Amino acid sequence: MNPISCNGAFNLKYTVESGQPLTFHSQYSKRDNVEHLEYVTTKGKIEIRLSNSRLSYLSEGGYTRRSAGKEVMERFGLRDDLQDIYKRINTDPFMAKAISEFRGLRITQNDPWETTLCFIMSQFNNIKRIKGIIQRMIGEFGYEFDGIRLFPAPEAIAASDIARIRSCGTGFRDKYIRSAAEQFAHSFNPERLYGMKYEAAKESLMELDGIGDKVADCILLFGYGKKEAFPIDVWIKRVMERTYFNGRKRSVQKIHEFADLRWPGLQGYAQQYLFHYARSRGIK
DNA sequence: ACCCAGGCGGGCG
DNA sequence: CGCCCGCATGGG
Repeated sequence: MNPISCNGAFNLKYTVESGQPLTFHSQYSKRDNVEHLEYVTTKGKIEIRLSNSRLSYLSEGGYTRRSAGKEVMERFGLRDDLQDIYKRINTDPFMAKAISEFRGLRITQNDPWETTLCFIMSQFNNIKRIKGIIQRMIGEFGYEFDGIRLFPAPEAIAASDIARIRSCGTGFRDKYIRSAAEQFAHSFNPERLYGMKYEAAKESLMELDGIGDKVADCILLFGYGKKEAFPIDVWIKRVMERTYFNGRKRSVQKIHEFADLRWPGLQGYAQQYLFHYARSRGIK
């Protein structure tokens, strides 16, 4: 195993069980105080080990030791300075509790296409079921390489008929998935969004069929590392109204405006801590 | 048997 | 613009 270091606290369990894209195609286990994770990407397979705060990795498939190290650093946001982030988002007692409860939770940075597929799947769905669908899509459309079934490329799904996509259990999302796959394979250039500002990149994503305000923010946050993105789902809407608006209903637009003012540049980190805190407490 | 889950698009007033 | 509705599927 190759050692790797990170900038401050890192809690693998919170990060992996948090419903970020990694959740949908990785396997986490812990025994004898050793944590273990493996996942497939569009290039190969990565294994992570965490023991006594020592992090290490192994890779198979199309990775070199060096490129796998880069994959792990970037995937788990290990360059993010969590101490500084906590200082900047810790604006009130509620956030303070959320941070103290989930210290070490990091925002992962995933492949844009992989993130798009996972979050189109998330609409009107639940995390457990999303995971099953993604596993089946890897089985059905994943490319076999070195004995590893890799995460499906958009081309493989773009070339499929709708019924085969639906056979993975996607339900009504089948048409959105194929449409997005076609665009990623042909017309839509995902690389272009890295260099774009948050607002423009969001507009561009929302032109795709099946991608609205929330899914676009998820793709920008988890796929492009744009930390200004603040995905507003039912949990965030409820906890924000309850915590910052005296329990009164607010439009998604108003909530965005509030988050932008309160946690400028780090809305996404604030969102993750609020989200997991709200869910763990069952705040409704 | 029910109920609901990390939304979205389309139709309506 | 804001609201309301239907939508596939399967686990609790």
